[in-house]
Amino acid sequence: MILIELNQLLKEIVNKVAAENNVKLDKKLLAQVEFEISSESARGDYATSCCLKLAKQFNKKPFEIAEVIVSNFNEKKIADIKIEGPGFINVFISAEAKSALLKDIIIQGDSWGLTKDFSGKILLEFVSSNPTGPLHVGHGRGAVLGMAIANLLENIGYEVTKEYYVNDAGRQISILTSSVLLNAYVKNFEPDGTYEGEYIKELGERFKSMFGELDEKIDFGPLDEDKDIRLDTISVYFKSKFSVAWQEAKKFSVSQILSLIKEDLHKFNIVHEHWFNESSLGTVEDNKSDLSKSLIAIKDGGYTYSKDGAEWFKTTEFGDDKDRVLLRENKEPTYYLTDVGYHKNKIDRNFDSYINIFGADHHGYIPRLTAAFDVMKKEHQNLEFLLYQLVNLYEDGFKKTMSTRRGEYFSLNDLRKDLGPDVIKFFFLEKKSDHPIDFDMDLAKDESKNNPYFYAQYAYVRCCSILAKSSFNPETDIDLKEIENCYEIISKAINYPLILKEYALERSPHSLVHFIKDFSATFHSFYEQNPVLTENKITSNSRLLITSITKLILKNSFRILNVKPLEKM
RNA sequence: GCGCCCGUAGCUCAGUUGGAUAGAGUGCCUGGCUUCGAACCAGGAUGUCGGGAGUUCGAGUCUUCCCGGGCGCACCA
Repeated sequence: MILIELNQLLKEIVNKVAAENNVKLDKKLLAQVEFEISSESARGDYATSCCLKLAKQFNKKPFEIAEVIVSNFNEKKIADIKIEGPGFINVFISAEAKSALLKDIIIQGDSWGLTKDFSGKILLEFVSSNPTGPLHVGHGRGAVLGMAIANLLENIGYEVTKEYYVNDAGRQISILTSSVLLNAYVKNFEPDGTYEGEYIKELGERFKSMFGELDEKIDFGPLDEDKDIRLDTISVYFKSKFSVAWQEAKKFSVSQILSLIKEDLHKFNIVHEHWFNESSLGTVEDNKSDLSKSLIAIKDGGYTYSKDGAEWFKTTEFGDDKDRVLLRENKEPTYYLTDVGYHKNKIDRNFDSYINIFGADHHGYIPRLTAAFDVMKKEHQNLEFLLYQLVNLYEDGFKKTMSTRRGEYFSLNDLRKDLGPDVIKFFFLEKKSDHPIDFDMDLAKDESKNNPYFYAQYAYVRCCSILAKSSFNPETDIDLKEIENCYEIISKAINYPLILKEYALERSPHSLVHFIKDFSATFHSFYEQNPVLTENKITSNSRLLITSITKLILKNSFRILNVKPLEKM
């Protein structure tokens, strides 16, 4: 790639000039000696501000340093090199070099944009919604984000495993099971703190028709006024009195809701390679379980103490705002310990990096999970969190309330049925993840330029439409004048692998959405001003080359965002 | 009270390890279809980058203090 060659040359020259002037450059400064993609195409293809940065070490004016560097520059791919402003160096690549690069893009085809600069195994955990109900709109954002980030990382060489952590144990699942049993067998119960909604009623009915009546009458006895105590009493009652029904109902409910979730994800083409069950972490009594192994690891590190009968982890030593309980007074593990156990299991599976994608409301977990991870991890491993903010839906200019009545809400599936999966993905990915989304449902439905999703798709459709009539012929010559004229679109195409790498490292799929919008606009403009299919074979062929490359790049970008490109609209 | 995130054009948002005149879309004004799909294009107007102070050749970007908004602060999950 041409930028790499330029940078190498630049560094050589700077080193040489530095040696001549008896100037020593440290690594940090030398790393800043490089060209960047020019922010304004009229100024050149690539620019560097390194002379401004080097001025102090050289004790010279930036402009003077630039003059020396430029006088040493000798590269035939460069058409022009200029010093501008206080000492910026701007470089123009020759049309010949560009046309050679463009032909190379066609040869590389779908792999254009793919780089192998990085390697290593990454475990990416995302969604991990509790199997107590269907996915809501916010989970959808996490799901869409996870897929795009996985694709971006794979694109630069990482091996990514996508994982869903299933909370199939613990109190919430007990409440779910109670809720289903209550719906199935208890008439006129007062729902309070239990799970509600059509799906629970349906699960209750289906369970009853499958399992049959209970062999004894249900009698909870007197129930406490406190909601949590009451819920636990009900759970304990079912569990002990109707243990078979309890086990069956639990298994049934979790598996049914899980398949509901899987179906929702499937319709968005979101695929996790691995589903990890919390229940597989085992118990603290079993000293071979992940749960005990993690507890032992923290203890062996010397970070635990006993207080009030409970076992605590000194997470404050790792920047947490308070210490955390691992084992309760009654020797039951806390939810935190199961998370620690899960991370112990992850660590033992020997990945190089771990990325957890969480809703921003979970940001409080980061210090305590990082603490546990740092104690248990192997040397080369690291953990990273990506947070995403809420999604607010707007319809007819008004904020759409997510929950109308208790248990009933506008789910991700409802939204998909309204709009289709792809426009949702595009809108979810358009904003950076730490910014809340105001999702305009009317705009998402609009089929015009106002809707960036349609605007971008339309550019792709236009490419397909032209290429269906004729296609680029590598044997026919390229008109270099065309290459000069279509400056912007070509420079974007040539730098495509670089920007993909940057977006992957920044974990910013939103930048790719903005690239697609921008690239589409550039193509629409090109299309209006340059008829592709003309009498002149060489002109046509040059423009067909540009059209083919545009199609290729849009297709690949849509693929990374997990959005299906439309060949016809 | 403490912690995390956000604040950029009327609105929705970008802004590349600090770099050149702060950008898109939308909305508003003007023009363009006998022509590869006008679901489009060309042009015009639009800013106290929430506010103050600091760091330096240079700050929307870094530091700090305020203001405003969102979220989180369990032996719940």
